[in-house]
Amino acid sequence: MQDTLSQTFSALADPTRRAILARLRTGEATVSQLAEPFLGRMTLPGVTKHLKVLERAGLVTKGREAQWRPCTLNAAPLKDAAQWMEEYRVHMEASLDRLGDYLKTITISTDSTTSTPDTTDDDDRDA
Amino acid sequence: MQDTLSQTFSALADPTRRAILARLRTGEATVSQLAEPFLGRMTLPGVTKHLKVLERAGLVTKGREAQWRPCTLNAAPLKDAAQWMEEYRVHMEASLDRLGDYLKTITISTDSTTSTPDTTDDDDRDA
DNA sequence: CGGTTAATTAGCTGATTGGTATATTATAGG
DNA sequence: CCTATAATATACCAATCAGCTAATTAACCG
Repeated sequence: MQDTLSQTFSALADPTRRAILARLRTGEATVSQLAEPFLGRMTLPGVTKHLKVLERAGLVTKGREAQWRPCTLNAAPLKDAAQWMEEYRVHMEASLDRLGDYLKTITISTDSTTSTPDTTDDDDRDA
Repeated sequence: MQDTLSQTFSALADPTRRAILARLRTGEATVSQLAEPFLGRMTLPGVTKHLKVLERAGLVTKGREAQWRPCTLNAAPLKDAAQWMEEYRVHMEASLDRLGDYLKTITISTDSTTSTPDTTDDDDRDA
């Protein structure tokens, strides 16, 4: 069994699963309802499997109502993932700056030291 | 070949790879330097493989300096991932609010540090 | 009861992943 | 040239993943 963060990222690493989550953002839905947009590409058991991955990751909760299983979104695990990413926010912007610098000037050579302090957005991490 | 976002999330879904990225946040490093903390658990080719995953995801760029391959972090792909998550921010907080409600029902005292949740009333979120 | 609908389980496949050991390439330098 | 170092390539293995079909469970309803 992997760590929680890996499980979360792993669950997100599939377009079908992300689409399911997006659908659940608009509200509860049964398995069949969730599967409907994919039934041209994939069978119902396939969707069930994806749902199980999401369930194991804690991103989806399956209820029980007669023969239906109303699924609801639980975004709590995303909080940890977002927090992990937050640490890289400054680097995201730095990467874009570096690309911009490359496109603008190729004159300056070998500045191996960290050389982009000016565009660092003062964005703190919220706990 | 998967879409970019899946590739990014997939690359992040491994603690070794995340540790490599964390190490690269502190600056450039060669493959051996990156591998050093893991050599008790895994061999050098193993680390090379992880690096290749990160490289394919565009998160790491390998340079060339004599027989060394200085690796640098490129957080740009994280931007898309963060943007995707941003859509769920309100849902994350909704989840936490639900948790907050739970905490409010059991912590009335002002000194919050000593009031641990009652273990008999365990928070079994789902089975 | 029997039939229908909702969903899961089981069993099978092929592809991918994560790891290994070993061999190979490439470069530095005595 | 020879050797040591850095890193990758190759080949192999076990485990997991994503998908299918077919069978099964579970609940409702006529």
